Amino acid sequence: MKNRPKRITIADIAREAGVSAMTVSRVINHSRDVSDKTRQKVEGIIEQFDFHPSSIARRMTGKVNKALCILSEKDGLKKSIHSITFDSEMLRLLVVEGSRHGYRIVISATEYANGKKQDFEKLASEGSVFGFILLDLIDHDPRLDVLKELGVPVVLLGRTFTPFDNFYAVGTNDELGGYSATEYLIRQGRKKIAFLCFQTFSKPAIDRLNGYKSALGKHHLPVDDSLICFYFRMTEEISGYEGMKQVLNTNVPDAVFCTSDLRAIGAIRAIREAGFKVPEDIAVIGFDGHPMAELYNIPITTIQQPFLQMAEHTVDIFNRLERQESVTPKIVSLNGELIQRNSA
Amino acid sequence: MKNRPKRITIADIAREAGVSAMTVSRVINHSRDVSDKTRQKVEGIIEQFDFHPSSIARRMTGKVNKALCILSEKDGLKKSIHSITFDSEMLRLLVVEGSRHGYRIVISATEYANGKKQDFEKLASEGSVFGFILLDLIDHDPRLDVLKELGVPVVLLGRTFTPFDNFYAVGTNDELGGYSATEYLIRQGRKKIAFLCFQTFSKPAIDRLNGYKSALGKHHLPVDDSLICFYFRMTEEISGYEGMKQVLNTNVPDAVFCTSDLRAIGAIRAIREAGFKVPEDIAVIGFDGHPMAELYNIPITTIQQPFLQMAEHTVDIFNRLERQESVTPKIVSLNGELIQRNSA
DNA sequence: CGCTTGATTGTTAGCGTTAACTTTGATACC
DNA sequence: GGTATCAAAGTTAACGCTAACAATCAAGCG
Repeated sequence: MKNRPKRITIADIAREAGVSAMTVSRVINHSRDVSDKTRQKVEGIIEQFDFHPSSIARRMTGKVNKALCILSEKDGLKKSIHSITFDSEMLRLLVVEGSRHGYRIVISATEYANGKKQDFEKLASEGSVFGFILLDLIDHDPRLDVLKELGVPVVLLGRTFTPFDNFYAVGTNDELGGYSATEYLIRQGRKKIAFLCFQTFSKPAIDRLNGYKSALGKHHLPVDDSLICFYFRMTEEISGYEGMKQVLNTNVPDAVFCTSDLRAIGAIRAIREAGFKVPEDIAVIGFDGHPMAELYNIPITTIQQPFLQMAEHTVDIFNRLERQESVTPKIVSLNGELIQRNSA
Repeated sequence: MKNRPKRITIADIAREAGVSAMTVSRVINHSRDVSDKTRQKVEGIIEQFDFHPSSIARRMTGKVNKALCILSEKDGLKKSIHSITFDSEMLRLLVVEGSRHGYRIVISATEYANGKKQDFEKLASEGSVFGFILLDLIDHDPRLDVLKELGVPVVLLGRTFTPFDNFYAVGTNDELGGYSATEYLIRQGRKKIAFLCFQTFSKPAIDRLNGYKSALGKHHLPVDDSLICFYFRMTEEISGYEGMKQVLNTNVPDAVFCTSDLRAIGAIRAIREAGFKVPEDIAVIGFDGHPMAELYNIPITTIQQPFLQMAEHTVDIFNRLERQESVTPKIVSLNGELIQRNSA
């Protein structure tokens, strides 16, 4: 591009300060083996020259890179609009929180299809990133075994279980969320509450369903399987729409708990098409608390996931690991908050 | 974390193939100075050992990193929901397109507030990234001068001008888009078409306004300033809502052209609150073509920006630069497409 | 046949930093 | 005074790769 001015190196600083490069390195790394006088002088020169050590060179010597990789599944990105809700909000907060602690965020797309080594494996084995964050875990996710083998720290974001030793989890308390949402509807006097969900075997789905069931139980309402609807391999808004249509055909409820805001949007459309009013005839509650839920034509009542706290905890886990501190608990389960808007 | 198995290096491959490390390096870099026989042997060993050269080590010797940095403004991320529409869609496509060409995507948040050196400056001067992509350019953006000084290639995405030599631009033909949107409304017989916009001095805004005006002119309709509404420093949905309310108070139009889908959502809400029907009383057309626009309660008619093509062009620019090929034109202006849905 | 030529391969050094070891010098203790 | 002790600094080599130069070898030529 252009003749960039020669980079200022540790050697320049050393020369200027009249010490050896090693001493400068010690100052940079906050080693104790430097006298206060020397430290101050070196720090002064560093300041003066606006010197920043090359993270690449220090990586060469075995130091980890202050970078975290968010794995996104390439096809997933293509197919699901979910990335526009939960993921984009988390991503933005991770960037902000990460940068606050000096972490860069790298995004790597994985392709399951081909058998080639994935880029994230290179990132890990090169030491280009310190850890990984998974936002879009799927059933039997093939990435998990690879990440386990690599031995790098991994945070499953939005989950509350850890399959392996080097895994951590930060998520919303889904059972409590399911419980709160359902109880909220019950308190409104709703008796026939439908449950619209995604994959059967996803942990969040099961937990939310359990919360739903236990709320019904607590209030002596029957669990009616014809009101529980699972949809697979569909985008969320479609699953909400189709699921709701199916429920309306068999057994018209007076409320619906949708396990995501997008699903709620789909459900609302189906409800209106069938000639019912929201929330008068059928109340709808979502889950996620994405900014978009507020913008929808009927602003959606929802369980707000604590995105910011989740981002903070995630970054904090890596911070502790880097400092070799113990990380407990390995699973962080945060409480969501019910946001009352107009759909229920 | 764990005793990772010693990394396979170029030296291992060299030993195995019975050649020097340099020869392996030549093979990796597709140098011509290797006999076919040697090349094949070395490539075989590389394949067999699943060897991947360390991008960090090669960076040390002056090669650029195959990485692109998307700059996001930290406060911008906080304040604007825009990042959830245009940006998230672009981001996802950039990750996919980039990875297709071997580029990693790094996200760096900038903070204008503090005077400290920004992380992206380090990224550039270390050579950790090859180029930058700006999605969220603002008026008098302070990052531009820094990036100019650094001399790294920059693509302004969503714009169609280049302030400096090392800058490139990829965007939608905003004037044509504005024209098409407006003409579409005129063809429906609409006579009083309002224009809802963001910052006055943003190039896309001005271009879309010009397109709007020239469509009116072409069809012999007057340009009525009371129908043109600019809003500053507001989130888009609010600017759409407030702007529309203001217009409705002074001069009720029979159609509105909003310069983003989010603004259209805000406008629709204001229109309904005022007791009008969309699209019967007032037609609304947006701009962006974000997936969300389709989901909205009244699916929004919009000008679809060619996101995928934009991502492809962006990555292609860096690819050419890396190969020292000439990049012409420096400004790529792509045509948007009118997507007819229910709001107009 | 000795020498030039050019294709191919090897050698050396260096990118910027740090780990591990060594040196220096001052203090303390017998 | 001599020496153990320790803090504070310096030296060396290495991380994995490549640029620049050096070496090798076969073919071609007068």
